[in-house]
Amino acid sequence: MAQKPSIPKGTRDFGQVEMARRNYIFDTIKGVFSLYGFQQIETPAMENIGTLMGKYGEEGDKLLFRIQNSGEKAALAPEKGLRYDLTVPFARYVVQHREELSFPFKRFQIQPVWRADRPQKGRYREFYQCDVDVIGSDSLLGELELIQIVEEVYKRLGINVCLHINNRKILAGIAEVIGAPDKIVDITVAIDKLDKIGVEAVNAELLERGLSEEQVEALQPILKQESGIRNQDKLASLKEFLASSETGLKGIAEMEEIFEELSIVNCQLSIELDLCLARGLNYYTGAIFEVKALDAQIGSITGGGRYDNLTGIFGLPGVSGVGISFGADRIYDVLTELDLFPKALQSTTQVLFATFGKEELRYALTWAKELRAQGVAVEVYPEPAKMKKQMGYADSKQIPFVAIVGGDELAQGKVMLKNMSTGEQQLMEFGELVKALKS
RNA sequence: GUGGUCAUAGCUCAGUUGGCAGAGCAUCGGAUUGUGGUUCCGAGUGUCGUGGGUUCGAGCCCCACUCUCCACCCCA
Repeated sequence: MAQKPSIPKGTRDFGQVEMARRNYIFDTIKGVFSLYGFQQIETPAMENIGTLMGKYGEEGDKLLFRIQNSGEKAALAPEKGLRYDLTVPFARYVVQHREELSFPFKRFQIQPVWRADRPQKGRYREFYQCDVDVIGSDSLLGELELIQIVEEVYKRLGINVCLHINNRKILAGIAEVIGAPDKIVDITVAIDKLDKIGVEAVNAELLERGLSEEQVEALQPILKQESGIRNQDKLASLKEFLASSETGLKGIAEMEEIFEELSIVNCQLSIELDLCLARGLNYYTGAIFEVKALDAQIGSITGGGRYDNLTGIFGLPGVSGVGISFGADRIYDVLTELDLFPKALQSTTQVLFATFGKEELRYALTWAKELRAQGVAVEVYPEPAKMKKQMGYADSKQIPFVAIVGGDELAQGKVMLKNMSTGEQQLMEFGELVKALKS
């Protein structure tokens, strides 16, 4: 072998086993989305660079993959870039197709996105997002449905999770109350790291980001709120804290309504009002959520929130939406770590025809065609190789049955069906074969 | 973008102070010309990540680049 080929940094090949498992995740998620009337769309891998730039903050712009122009324009600045997430292209889609859509518009989208990040475990330069959004309605039922979807998806996948929920209006209220409304971004970025770096470090970072000693001190009740407290009690004490902030009280009212709706539908999901949850993206304006796997240490596996004006940047103001994104790659890692993938995801082939000669091979072809017409997945070993080899192939692909065709079978118009797990075999004609394979 | 780390057969990895490139697993062939998963026998494979340097001699030492993984930044 000469020079070995390779793939770009932070990208991956997916083999047969991996794809079977990935499709299991995608199919599970899609199945739940459909139950709520969400329909699938796709958008191009590349967008015009102007669509992407400035939407993800300074950091985001740096992580955008830009596509070099080709031909005569090669020396000019890039005019296209690879999509960085699915939400911004979705906003573009909604604005562009607004006349064709009926609102509220419920869509889901499962596609790869690209970030020029430095890869490490669980972080890639190409990875998949499964986004589900409802846009064009202020109703908090949107939040409710998404939470129900989270509940159902993880129930089906068998992963124990906790949904952390917060509200940007509450965060804004807190910033207002401590007299630093312009510092909301700095506050959220710092606060978000609480369970990672601890109270002391967060306080230090807050000071570094320009808050005064008094302001940091005023934040302490929020930072030190214990996780054992009931969500309702947290809201009650917050109400006092935020009494002077109209925005903050509105956030609380929203949360109260969401919790009320959740109890109406008897939601069993473990949900925690987490005032330290901030999430990076700045377009969120209302509820924000993040889902963490309880039995695996991998960070968040799903996240999202309400955004009131995402389409505004594309010239369509006043359209509110709410959405979440399932991190398929991380869900994959969690299922692997906890050994939760169903065992029988592999082999789709039910039966392999193994033959001894050209005539038998042709005979097998006609049987295979008939079987496929009956809905049975069939393979015919492409040459009359040694039986050992043909059996070995079936074995390595875990094909449960092998239909052996030799001179005797040919003469009798039958096949010898071998059960690969018990080793038993039996001579049978077509009708019996169909019956045996479909049972 | 900053700091560190890794790379040897298809895979997982040994390789001593610089002196002929190794093992297990997998693969292929045979034992067995109509029977796999177990057993036995046999076989093959390497630009030692890439390019340069030091040396009589480099998998090993030096420099650069690429890739892996990790901690920041940020994020799914």
